[in-house]
Amino acid sequence: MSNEKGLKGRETRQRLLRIAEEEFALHGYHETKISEIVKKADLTQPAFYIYFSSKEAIYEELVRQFHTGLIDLIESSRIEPGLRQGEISPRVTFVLERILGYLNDNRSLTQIGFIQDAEAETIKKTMAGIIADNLRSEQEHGYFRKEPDMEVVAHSLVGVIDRLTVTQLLTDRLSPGEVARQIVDLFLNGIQTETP
Amino acid sequence: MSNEKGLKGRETRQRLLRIAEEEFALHGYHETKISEIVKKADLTQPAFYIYFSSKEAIYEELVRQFHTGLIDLIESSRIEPGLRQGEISPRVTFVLERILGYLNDNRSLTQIGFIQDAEAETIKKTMAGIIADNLRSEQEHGYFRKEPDMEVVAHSLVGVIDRLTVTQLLTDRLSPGEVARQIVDLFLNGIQTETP
Amino acid sequence: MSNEKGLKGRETRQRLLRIAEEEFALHGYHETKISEIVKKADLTQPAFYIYFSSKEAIYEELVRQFHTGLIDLIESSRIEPGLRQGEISPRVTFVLERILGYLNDNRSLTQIGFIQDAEAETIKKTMAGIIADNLRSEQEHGYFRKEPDMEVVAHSLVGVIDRLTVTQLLTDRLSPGEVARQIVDLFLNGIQTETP
Amino acid sequence: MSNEKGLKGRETRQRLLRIAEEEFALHGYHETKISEIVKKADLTQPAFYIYFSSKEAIYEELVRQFHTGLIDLIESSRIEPGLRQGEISPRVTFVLERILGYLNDNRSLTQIGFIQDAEAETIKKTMAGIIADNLRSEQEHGYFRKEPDMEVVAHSLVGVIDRLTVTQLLTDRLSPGEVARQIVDLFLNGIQTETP
DNA sequence: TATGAATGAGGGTTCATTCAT
DNA sequence: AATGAATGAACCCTCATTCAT
Repeated sequence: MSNEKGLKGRETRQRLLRIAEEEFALHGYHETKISEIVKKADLTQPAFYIYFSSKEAIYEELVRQFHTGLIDLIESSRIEPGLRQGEISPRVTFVLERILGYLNDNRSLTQIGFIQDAEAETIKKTMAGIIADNLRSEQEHGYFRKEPDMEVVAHSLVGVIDRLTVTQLLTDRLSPGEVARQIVDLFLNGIQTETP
Repeated sequence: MSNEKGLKGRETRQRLLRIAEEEFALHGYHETKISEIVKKADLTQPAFYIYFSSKEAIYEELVRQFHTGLIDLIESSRIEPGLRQGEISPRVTFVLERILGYLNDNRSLTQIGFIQDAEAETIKKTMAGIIADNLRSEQEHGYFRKEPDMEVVAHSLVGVIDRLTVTQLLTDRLSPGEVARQIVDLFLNGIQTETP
Repeated sequence: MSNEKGLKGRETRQRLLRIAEEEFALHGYHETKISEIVKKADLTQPAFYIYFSSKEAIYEELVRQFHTGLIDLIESSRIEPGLRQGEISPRVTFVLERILGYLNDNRSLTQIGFIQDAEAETIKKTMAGIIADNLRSEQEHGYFRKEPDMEVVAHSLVGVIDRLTVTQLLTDRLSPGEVARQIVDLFLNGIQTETP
Repeated sequence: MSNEKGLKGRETRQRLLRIAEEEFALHGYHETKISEIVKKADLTQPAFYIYFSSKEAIYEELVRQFHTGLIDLIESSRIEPGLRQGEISPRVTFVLERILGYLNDNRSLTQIGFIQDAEAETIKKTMAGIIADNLRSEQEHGYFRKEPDMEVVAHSLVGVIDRLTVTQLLTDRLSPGEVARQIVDLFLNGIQTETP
């Protein structure tokens, strides 16, 4: 009974979050109506405002949720120094697979926070920043060629993740693992036939 | 006289298009108001409807303008068969530079039709389709390794173009030529130190 | 135990009354929110409705409280007949001081019931009626000049009490006694230099 | 025809102002609904927002209108120095009559800006300030007794004007002239029988 | 005695669009 | 070619109040 204290409220809040997530993902911020969200949640409109102060507030909560989850994941994925050359590729593949797995497991949130939100820009730049750091460090350790500007490579990687998420992951064409492997192959080796 | 009438009308229409382009690029579709567009054009609201049937109509005209320009460019850039191995890289670089040049020269349109519009998806997929065709053909001719799935590579390339446009081109960090060269280097050679 | 229960309830009710009084005085009827009152009383909204049937009910209780207190005071202050001419001024001053003291001691209630409430009109007219009666009686006994229309004088006195309460009393500029003396001097003697 | 340019718009705006004035006077700010105003003006709700940016805006325009009119009147009524003793009374009566005339002629505005608005306080204090200045100057010239604190007298006068406006003027019991004469008699001579 | 959860009723405001001229 | 004036259709949000416990 003491366990049930506030349970219903928390459930209602979660229900609203889940429904809002779907609606925003499907229709975007402006075309999503509070009236529709509450209807799907079997509530009246004022009930919404018990749990969220405004339409923007719930939207931002969702974006932040996505944002935090992703950044945490990435930060916890810094590649430790001291790998042997042969270990690089599987390690990077693994990290990439985790990131793609996160995007794949949170499709609606990804749609909102990674694709359509104006602030997606911010998160993508943050991502690129962290990745660039990693790459540069590995470049200095001789794992990678000296020439590439790792800033540019990092942004490129983010762009690739973005597009392949939309076209392969969210369409169920490829799994996170497959996508990760292809990206790694592309970024490490390029597509050109080896010139002898 | 009837000539001049027609002239003025055409000028007004162009003015509206230009202003709408900026507004949409800056604020997005929903946050752009007809009232703001006409105010900046020194016109009243009904005047807008003389030239465009609706807000959506002018928006779509801009998107289509961007779309057509880009697709035309890409289609006219198919890489002719029969190149020697050494010619591939400069040729691809040249094509890429032209595309990036187009995006760079039409920044507001790019913002609208390539970044923020829901239909950007469509154009990106079309692009990827054409590019994949090219790549596969070249792959078959032995210019590229057999392993990579050129569908995936094409989408990746589009993603890279997207991100580097936003972060390097539109911020004046790099020129279209520089971006093109880096992309080509990355895609052809990868970043990994050559293993002997 | 049933005693204690009753006690706690009465205390809660008083707390609500006191807080509501302050809120109404500060923000007026419409801008005062039940949600704010109960928050300050450390209660939830339904608790409010245990003690008062509606927002209007608690408001009216406060207004009536003020109203009754003031009218009682005034009615108990009728000036007894048979005073000597010299006794009039101190007697009137004393009565006035009591009234002003009441307003001064009940600032929030005064704000509500005397200044901002639509029904303040009623109480002011009641006051003026009683005062006019008094004045007329004294006029007939020859204490006052025949010319002044005591109805008008009574309303004037109420107006003066109103304004001086707001500007002198509630701002702690003058004490009830000082205000009373000045009013009496003004009303009895006027401000004009005696023409010999 | 050129005369008619914008005529209809101006008329609609005036109509809205007039109707709003009545509604606010009758029901107060909060209980007045835009929906009611536009219904009485035979308009739809959005039309209101062509002419006024918000409910508050039209309300403030009315309050300011009242405020400005009254302050202008009072400021243009400063009593010139150099009057003879006998001229004071008729001169003051005349000024007072003009002020009361203004209140009487603008009953709804008076209700709004002098009685029910929170800012009525401000205007009353401004009024009292100007009046106090006048009185003090006249006091120094010997027209009035030395004892009265003219600050207090001025506030008193404002209070009297307030109450007599509500009870005599707006109820058509007395005319501005009659009210003015009674006020002047009261303030100059007081009500007490002359003590020889 | 009091709370968690929810609702009825409505109010102000915005914006694309149109009619008549 | 363009304007003055107005509207249809929503949408977000607030607040007093109540039900079940």
